[in-house]
Amino acid sequence: MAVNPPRPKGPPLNALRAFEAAARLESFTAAADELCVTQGAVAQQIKTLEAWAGAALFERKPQGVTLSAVGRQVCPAMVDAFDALGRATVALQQVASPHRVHIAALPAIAQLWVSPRLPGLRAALPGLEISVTAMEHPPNLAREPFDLAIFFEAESAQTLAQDAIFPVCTPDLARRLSSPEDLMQVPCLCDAVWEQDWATWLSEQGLKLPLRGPVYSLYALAVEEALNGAGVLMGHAPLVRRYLEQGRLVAPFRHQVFTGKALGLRHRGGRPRAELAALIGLLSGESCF
Amino acid sequence: MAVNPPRPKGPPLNALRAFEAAARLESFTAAADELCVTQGAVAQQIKTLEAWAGAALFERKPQGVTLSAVGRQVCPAMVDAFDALGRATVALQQVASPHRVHIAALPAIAQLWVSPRLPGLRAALPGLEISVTAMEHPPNLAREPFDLAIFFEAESAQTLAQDAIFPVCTPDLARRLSSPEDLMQVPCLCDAVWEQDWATWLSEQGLKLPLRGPVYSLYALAVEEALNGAGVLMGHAPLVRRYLEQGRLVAPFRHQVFTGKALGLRHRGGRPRAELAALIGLLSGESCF
DNA sequence: TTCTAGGGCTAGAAAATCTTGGGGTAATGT
DNA sequence: ACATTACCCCAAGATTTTCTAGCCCTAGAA
Repeated sequence: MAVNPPRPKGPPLNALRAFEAAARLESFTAAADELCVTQGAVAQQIKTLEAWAGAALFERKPQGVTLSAVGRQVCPAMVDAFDALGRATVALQQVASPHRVHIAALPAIAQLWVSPRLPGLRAALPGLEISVTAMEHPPNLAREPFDLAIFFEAESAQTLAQDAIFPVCTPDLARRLSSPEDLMQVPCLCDAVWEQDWATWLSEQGLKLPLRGPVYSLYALAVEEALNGAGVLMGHAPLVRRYLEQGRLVAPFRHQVFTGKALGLRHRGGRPRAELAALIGLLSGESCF
Repeated sequence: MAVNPPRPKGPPLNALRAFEAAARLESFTAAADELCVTQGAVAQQIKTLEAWAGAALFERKPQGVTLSAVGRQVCPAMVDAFDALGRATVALQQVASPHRVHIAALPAIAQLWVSPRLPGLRAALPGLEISVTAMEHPPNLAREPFDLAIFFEAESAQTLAQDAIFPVCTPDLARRLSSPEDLMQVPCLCDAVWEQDWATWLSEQGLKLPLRGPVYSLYALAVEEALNGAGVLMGHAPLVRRYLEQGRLVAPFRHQVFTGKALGLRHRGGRPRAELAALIGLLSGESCF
């Protein structure tokens, strides 16, 4: 007796992962987004899994997908399993590289808030390797390999600074602005994602003006242009504070609008290891900046 | 702002699986065996993972591998995660194909014990699809997609029959055998895996004879040959019982040796679903056979 | 109506994964 | 001492899996 491999294999792991994401989000497109692949890829993986299981896991409808009865039943177990896998992976990374910290932040925050602090942090915590990744949406720290997340959030574990918006520009340009209506005479810079900021700020004072100006895909670019005197930028307090202090930018109008969000810092639950705790301390206590 | 994919990805899932197996078994070869791939494949996967993590997970020594400190720390979490994944997968299969039962058994058992019962089972449980897979080692039911495992085991959840060994042959051939010494005059068939059976049986009566005869890689083949009168086979009671009852084989000697093992049936913990329970009932209660 | 969002499908491209074949080292057996 | 055996490493090439790119389709929204 010695028979070998025709052991029925389990389903491909990647198909399970695709299913987990799609089931949790109830959407192939969203899952594809999360997994950083195309929708087609997810659809195929799930088809593979359905073939393996011999039953449909989703009901396809023109406006999206719904979990089938079968899919709904196994979804929780899959989510749990991938949670566990995520925890294990995170643990692996922490144990393997204890002196490495990976920060996730909104691109604007990464460039305008985190970046200027890095030299100080490195000096204060030698031997700690700090990586920064910019991304639009906060990562799931329990699953993804980031130690710290800094985003604008309505509520967050740890608040670094309240967000408030108000126009800013170079002192030169400011002289030409005495009332909000004057904004129509100058370019009003804005960020592609934060285009509403202008409308928000204006409507807070009962105004509605047709402003115009270039749009940037990176807020930091817009800030750069504002520093160049290219126009008036809608500033986010925590991100332009340093330029205001330096006097390179000024706020031509007193009115500022609180967005209800705050620059928030989140880290994984549990007591952070020593170096990470120190880093968090430095970031939140502004003491040294 | 709109930055995309350079999101640091997690490690490849397959690498994690390879690590889990290798860490649990503390051997690349054993892991490769479990995963049905070559040792080299496992080594590569683990190297990939080590590169991702930035630390060695195993210490390579000429006689094998040992978990490194890092590896040892994350091993339990990985095992847990893959346990969870296994549970989820099993659940998926059960929910998706509730009327399908998959039996794992030793090849000899599959052919000589399970197979003859299948027609009866199918008749008793119409609508239930029964698959059988032969394998050398009992599967981990918590992880692999089998519902029932039937093997010879020292202790098992449910005992179907005690194992005992004794020579068997055709009635014709039996006439030429009056004492064990006569075995030297005839071919003594045996199975490649159970080669010791002869020695075991002989030594139980204080004998040690130089027997010879062909070796088969499948016990069922050896049985077939015994039925053809090609020689004397060391019979395992549960596997040859039906031929003894039919009179096609006889036991030329009275002496039989209990191996201490038993034909054991195992299923997943928890209450089996109705059809599976019925199947177990039919298999264990010999009533209908 | 036209647009947009969400999906399906397929072929070809890209990437991950596996096998093969050739080397080592230590423990074991002869 | 000298094979043998059991493990593991590495590199090259073959395979399989997975992904992307187009193109098509449907139902709601503009």
